[in-house]
Amino acid sequence: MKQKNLRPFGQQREYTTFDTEPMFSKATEYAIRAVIFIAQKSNSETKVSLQEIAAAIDSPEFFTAKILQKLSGKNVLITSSRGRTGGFFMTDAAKKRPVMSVLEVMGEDELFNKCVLGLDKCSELKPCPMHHQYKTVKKNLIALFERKTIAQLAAEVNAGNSFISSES
Amino acid sequence: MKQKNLRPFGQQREYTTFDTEPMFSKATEYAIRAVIFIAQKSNSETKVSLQEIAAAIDSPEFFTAKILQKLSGKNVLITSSRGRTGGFFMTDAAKKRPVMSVLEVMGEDELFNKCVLGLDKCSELKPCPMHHQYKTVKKNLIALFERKTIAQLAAEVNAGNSFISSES
DNA sequence: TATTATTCAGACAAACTTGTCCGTTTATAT
DNA sequence: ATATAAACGGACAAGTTTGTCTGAATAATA
Repeated sequence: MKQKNLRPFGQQREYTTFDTEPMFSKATEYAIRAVIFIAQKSNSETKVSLQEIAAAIDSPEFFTAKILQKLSGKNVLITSSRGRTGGFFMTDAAKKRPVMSVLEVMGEDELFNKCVLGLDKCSELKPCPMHHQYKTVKKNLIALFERKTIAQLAAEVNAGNSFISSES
Repeated sequence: MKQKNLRPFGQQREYTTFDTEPMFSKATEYAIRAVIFIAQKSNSETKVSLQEIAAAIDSPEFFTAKILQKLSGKNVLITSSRGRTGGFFMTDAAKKRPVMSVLEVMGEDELFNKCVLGLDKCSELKPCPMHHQYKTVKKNLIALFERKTIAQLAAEVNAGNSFISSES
């Protein structure tokens, strides 16, 4: 039962809007939320389906499918199986991986290497004027995503202390 | 002397690339660099032209023009004057404003209010599993951009301690 | 064996960002 | 006055991200 265009695209905005960006791309946001849900609900025997995942994290189903394909790429984060009782699951080892490993698969860990002013040549020797101060904040960000494991986040959600859906 | 397509567009990439995002949009990166340069080189009597700015910060000229229009919108950050000896300049008061004011004009200050996992309803009462830890990092980011003034960054560049161009 | 339920793979479409161009307006300089 | 040199404003083009759809492959079940 595939959903049929339930969410029409919004109105186009003016040219000069330059709208705000979140920290990560939508794809990465969905990826993290999906991985948390899969960690929560699956193990080597119990799988979860694309539809369950998309419903649980309130994400567009087909787009989420693409992301899950990417995440299951090297079978290091999530594992997929096809066919009638197919679905996605995570091993205990995978659940213990840091959130950073999701960012890496999504190719978004480079965020932490880039110059905040967009200079290709920005470095310790030839820094942009924000470089040194920004470095500290960047280290905190990296530490945060390196330290937190997927299992830890899943446990919080399991305990009812936090949430991974936009739904009320 | 308008530059003619010196920088052809790159090759198209595969669909599933999900490329990495920097902290800010290109527009905002150029905006910050432009404002630093204008602070450096201008005052109420001495103006700088679009061409000088784009050359100095190594940014696409016409795109930069759009950004400067936006920045001069309320005449609170940069001021523009038309005609033969026209150009852009900043007052001393404007130079003392924090970098955050540039982000505000570019509409990118919302970055600091958004949930890192993209949840609309994420809040203290109903947090996402990264919420509390991420809050601390966010505060550091906000503090950084609130504390640093445009004049401070311009002074660093003036002193030759840092740079705002990608050119070697 | 046929049906069913799942992921997979690719094409496509919509929206947004980035970048380019051109004609107009404005003010100075000749 | 006229030419010149600058910003302004709108249209347009290229590229990326987000989202949708359809058919194929796969594996279990009836």
